[in-house]
Amino acid sequence: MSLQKEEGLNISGGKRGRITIHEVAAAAAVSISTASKALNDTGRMGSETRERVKRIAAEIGYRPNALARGLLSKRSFTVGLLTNDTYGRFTLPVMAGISDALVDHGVSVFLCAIEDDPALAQIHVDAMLDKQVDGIIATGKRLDRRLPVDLSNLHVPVVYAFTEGTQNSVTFRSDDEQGARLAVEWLVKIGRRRIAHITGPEDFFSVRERAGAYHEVAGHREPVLYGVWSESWGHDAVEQLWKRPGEKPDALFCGNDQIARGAVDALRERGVKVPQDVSVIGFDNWEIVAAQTRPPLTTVDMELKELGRQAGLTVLALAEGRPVEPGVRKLPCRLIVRQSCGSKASTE
Amino acid sequence: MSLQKEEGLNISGGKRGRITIHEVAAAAAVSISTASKALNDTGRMGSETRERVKRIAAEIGYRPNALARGLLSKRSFTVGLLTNDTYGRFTLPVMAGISDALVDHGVSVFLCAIEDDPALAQIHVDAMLDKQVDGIIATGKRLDRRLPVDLSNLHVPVVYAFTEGTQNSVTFRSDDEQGARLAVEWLVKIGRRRIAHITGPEDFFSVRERAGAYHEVAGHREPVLYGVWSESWGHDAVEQLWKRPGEKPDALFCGNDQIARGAVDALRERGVKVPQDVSVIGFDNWEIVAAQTRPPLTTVDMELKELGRQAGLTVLALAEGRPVEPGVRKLPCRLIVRQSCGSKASTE
DNA sequence: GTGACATGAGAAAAGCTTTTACCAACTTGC
DNA sequence: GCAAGTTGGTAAAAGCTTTTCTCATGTCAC
Repeated sequence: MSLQKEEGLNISGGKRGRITIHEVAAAAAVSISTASKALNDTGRMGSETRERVKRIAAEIGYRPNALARGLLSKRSFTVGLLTNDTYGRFTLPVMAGISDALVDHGVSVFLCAIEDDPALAQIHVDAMLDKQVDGIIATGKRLDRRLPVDLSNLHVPVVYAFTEGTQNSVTFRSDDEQGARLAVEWLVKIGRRRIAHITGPEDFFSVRERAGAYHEVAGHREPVLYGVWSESWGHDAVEQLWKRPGEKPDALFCGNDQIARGAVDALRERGVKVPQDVSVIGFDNWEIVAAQTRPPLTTVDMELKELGRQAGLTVLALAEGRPVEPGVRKLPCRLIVRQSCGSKASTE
Repeated sequence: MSLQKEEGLNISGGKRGRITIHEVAAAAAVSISTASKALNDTGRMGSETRERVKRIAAEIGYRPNALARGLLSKRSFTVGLLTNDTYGRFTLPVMAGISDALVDHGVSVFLCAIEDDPALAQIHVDAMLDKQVDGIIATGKRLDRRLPVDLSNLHVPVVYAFTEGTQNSVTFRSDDEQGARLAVEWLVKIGRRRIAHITGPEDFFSVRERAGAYHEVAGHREPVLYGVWSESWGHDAVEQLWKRPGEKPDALFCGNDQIARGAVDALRERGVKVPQDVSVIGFDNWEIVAAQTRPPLTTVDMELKELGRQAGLTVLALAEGRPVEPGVRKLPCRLIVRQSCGSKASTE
């Protein structure tokens, strides 16, 4: 036996294909326009008629065809999410936030993963435009890089989230400076004084921002170690720090959770106790890394879901013609306290 | 200054809104039907006319409105991907495969993350049906669980990928038995004899399948340790094994990469060398875990991207009315060799 | 009883594309 | 010279919904 589209019983029982407003009108013995107005709560008609049409529509399971509706209203109730973040580390929470914010408005999301491939990106953008998306949200894995496609002169609104936008666009990003301050202030608050900073490549804007905030709060007593975003770098950096003569740091502020994890592992191997001897704090709150580290990492969450939510609401506002101030919106980070720092009590 | 939809210069320069086939027809001084036939390579007309229309259409940047097209053709060139895997561990590769397979056919993908919430799932399904999706692909995080929504009597084709399907449906899944066999046979091949199996909860179908294959290949000399899908369980399991009196295993086949990572860490802490003393092999090839473990994990890849690709092509075939045999299709896994097992040479 | 007005409902157009049916002009064959 | 066929193109319908305009009926005031 083989499967074809039309197989299986047709619940709605109507003639082949979907059930349209024609069926509703016929079943209620009214005209199509009356049926439409009844269902949309527009126009004038007897409330008895309106209720009857609604009831019958519900009974026979009528659902309006969004294509036809979109053709007329110029709204497809669809937005596109363009991303070059293949791991989904950043895209997934952003996507969850967008979807969460828009599902109530009947908006669905096309996810288009372009892997830094301009041609692929263009294909996806064209496909989305053909499908009359109400707007596009561009997201990436880096605040200071553009997607490999120009979205600046589309005739649909574009919102940037966690990627660099264009002049006069709306961009949402995390406030890395504030996040870093949150982390370092926490370390200070629990009594740490010799706080080192192990982080990613210096050419990342967010790395420089975080390092700047670190210096502001912690001063310049300990060095900043720039490297790459990997566990092994965190591991190596600890080796470097502990091989140096003189006093060792009593806290590590790491540029992301992977680095933090590598650092924690290196400390354990050296017999340095976390958090008793050294507090370690990460960045990103990537659950799979942060929560599985022993001890689980205290870290900074960039609130990407909230970021996605706001990006979604903004693109919706623009699609509906509501005015939105252009500019870069920095969203605050949040400190997630787990066990890798100890607390004021436990370090005294 | 505030942004509204219509701002920015309109490149196409036409009157407000998109440029339609009317504009093409007018610019080429032909009727609309002629323009349509020219662009679609249908109907009869002079090749000179056809070329001229095509050229002009390209010049003024005409792109057909997919909504109007879909209204007529009953094809929206859109499919929905429904998932309850919030981490994206399984969904992302599947999504990448689907997108990869379908982008060439002009098909875009709605991603709908429902978090085991039946109401949310229903909302998303309804929204997709309203938008006339050509088909739905259901995917999850577990082979032996259903999504919390009934997709069996929709009038669009449904394909299941990495989640349990319904009677008479098409389901794609990884061949975990073959994957497990691949892993254990590799351990045997490099000379290991005392192979233990540390894995997840026994109520997972795939856990039982993998354990079955393990027993077939390795015999019953070493125990199977069932637990949970976490690093700490991998860690604890090694403790258990090494605390027992008698000979220790010389290889660990772990139910996933997280468990394997926990096991590797525990072995290192005990001073047991990986891979010299003990070979460790994981499952999943979750890069972020497997590649960052020290040493990087040899593991089994479930080829989820390929799975997604096939699911995408299948739902497309069904949407086009091509016949497809129902049933469960098991796709082979692939062994990814890194450094956690050593090789025949290095263990002799 | 009639002009003004409110009410309830339907006809038709619009939105954009594709497809079918058709028409006019031209060619061919005898 | 004319029936038959070919060629190049157009008009119109269909697909589904919403919106505007129109119409018929009933009510009210005077």
